Amino acid sequence: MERVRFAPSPTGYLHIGGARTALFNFLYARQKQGTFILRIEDTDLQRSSKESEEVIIRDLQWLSIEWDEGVGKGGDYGPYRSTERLHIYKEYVEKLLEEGKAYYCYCTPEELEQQRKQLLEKGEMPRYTGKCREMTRKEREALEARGLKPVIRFKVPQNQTISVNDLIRGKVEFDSSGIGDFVIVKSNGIPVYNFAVVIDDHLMKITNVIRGEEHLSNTPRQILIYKALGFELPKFAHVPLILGKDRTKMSKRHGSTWVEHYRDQGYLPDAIVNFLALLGWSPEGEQEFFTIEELVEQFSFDRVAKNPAIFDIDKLNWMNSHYIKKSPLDKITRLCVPYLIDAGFIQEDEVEAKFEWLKQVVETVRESLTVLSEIPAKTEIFFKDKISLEEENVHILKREHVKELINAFLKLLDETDRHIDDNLAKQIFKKVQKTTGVKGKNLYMPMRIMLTGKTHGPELFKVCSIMGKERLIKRLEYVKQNMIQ
RNA sequence: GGCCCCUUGGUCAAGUGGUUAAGACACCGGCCUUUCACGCCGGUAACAGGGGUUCGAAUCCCCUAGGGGUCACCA
Repeated sequence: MERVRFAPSPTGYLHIGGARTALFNFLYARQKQGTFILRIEDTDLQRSSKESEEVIIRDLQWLSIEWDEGVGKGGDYGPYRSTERLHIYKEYVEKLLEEGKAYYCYCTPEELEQQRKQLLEKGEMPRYTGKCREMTRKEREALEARGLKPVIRFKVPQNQTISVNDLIRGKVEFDSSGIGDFVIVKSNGIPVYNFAVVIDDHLMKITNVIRGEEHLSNTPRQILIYKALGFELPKFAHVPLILGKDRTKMSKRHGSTWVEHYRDQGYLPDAIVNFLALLGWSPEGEQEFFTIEELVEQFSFDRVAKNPAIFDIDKLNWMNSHYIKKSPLDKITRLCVPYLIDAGFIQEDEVEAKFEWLKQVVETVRESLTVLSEIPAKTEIFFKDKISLEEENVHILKREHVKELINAFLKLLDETDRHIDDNLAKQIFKKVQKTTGVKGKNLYMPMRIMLTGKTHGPELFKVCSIMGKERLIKRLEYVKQNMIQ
């Protein structure tokens, strides 16, 4: 039985790279019919927050990356939050201490900093020199009496070759001599991530550790702990990083690194999942669009790239607009509603009554959308009586025949008592053409500008049928009164 | 700086010793169209450099260069 996990620390929102890591874990678990676990690594008391944890959970759910076990779900290997597992870590720390594989260290941050500087001056690399390594009990008691709170360090065995067998990179070797005795328990008694993950992964029977490449360099430290404790090693798979435009690890500096941001902008979860899956992984065929089920079926570590990928917003945009065009109209309309409410175009309580009409509105503009949040700007004309006219178009309305067009339209509108649909709109335009003798661009452009204020937009007949007779008249009257003389 | 990873067009990428080096996004051009968008058709554009191995290297080996990651009482 394969068991994998996503173990974020709740110190920020769900990162786009984290989302992909979670996705790969999820895909692998589903494919192998294994278990996907969500565990929260909140050992950093200062930076961790409940709010952050909630957002991570919400966004994973939003993306349909569902876990089988862990926070919010329970399971037989809990608790699933590090801070609730402190008593568990303690047991293993004591074992290490007893066996002489770890020791207390009383060096203060100031001392460490000084030491660091000295080493740097001598041209050596900064690392812990092992000052407290062989401390006697008496010395410890003396320090303790002075009120010093120790950290616990792991005694790194020297001259050992540690090899990581990575599913994506193959065999990667490290020399333990390059690693100083590192802290496993902080002076506040809380273990450090590098130690806690090992205990957690072992106890939760994780079979495959799938995580970002930034953890590769820390893996030998963890392996040392696995060995010291006599634990069996899981398989490792380090997926390449997602880089920003400047080719450095995607971070706050790149602006939108949080899933939440994309959610707010109106990217569809399906599009994000599809896009993320293709960043670092590629299918065997030429298929571009995948449902999550197809991804589950086709995913494989063999086809995960070793090299980092740059986050390409253009491609995400393209993919998102594809999903907007291809998803059921009903669904897209529902998703657009919040943006329309936010813009003040419509009230929450009138949505149901106007839903069929809203669908028409959405249908006419969806092809031109990249993200859902663009919907108010694209549909403004259907919700407002007054138009804002783009300055560069004013001159078109000054032309001689424009007044004639308005009058002809108004007259025809006045004479119809039928509901205006696409067809009727077309007929009206034809009649206007006949009575005024104006046709082609000279007819459509001024009309478009008068009705929408812009030179581009959806098909005019559609615009008319969606606006309806009343609003059309208002609009034309307004233009007649204010825009032309 | 030590250690580790990586290197095919602007970007994502296929490719596992013999290919005209795919495909997609972006970009450019054309068609469609009352406008924009969509859609369709076409185009520009790549194996980081240098040595080997081989009849033959994008593919294997070495070196150089470049990029990234990591070396915390962060994760």
